Amino acid sequence: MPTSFEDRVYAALKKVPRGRVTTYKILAGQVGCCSARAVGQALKRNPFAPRVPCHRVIASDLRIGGFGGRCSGPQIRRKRALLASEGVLFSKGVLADPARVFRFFP
DNA sequence: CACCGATGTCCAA
DNA sequence: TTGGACATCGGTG
Repeated sequence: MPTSFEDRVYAALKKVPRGRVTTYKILAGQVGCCSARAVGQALKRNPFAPRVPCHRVIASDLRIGGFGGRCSGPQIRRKRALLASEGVLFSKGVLADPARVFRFFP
């Protein structure tokens, strides 16, 4: 069962519209903490997967980051495909269009 | 370019 | 209650 921290992470993640992506740092700031690592753990646990679009979360460097518990592998390929299906294209593991990053504070 | 510490949370013993 | 782990970030050499 999700903790209050995870609940905030998922709530903020659900606010991300389709076709947009967010970063661990931004998500962490939304949930009220400065540790992106904590968010990563919450997403890894992701009890609501795939109901929660955890694939819309990337690293602050606009890199795909990790997925499925690793930085590369079949899961990462799936992540990139899902994002591409939503209009978010990646190039060499880096977000091709940084403008696709959704910020909670416009 | 590469390495290390910092940061917040979760899990297991 | 204590220690280790994590899908990271940022600064420094």
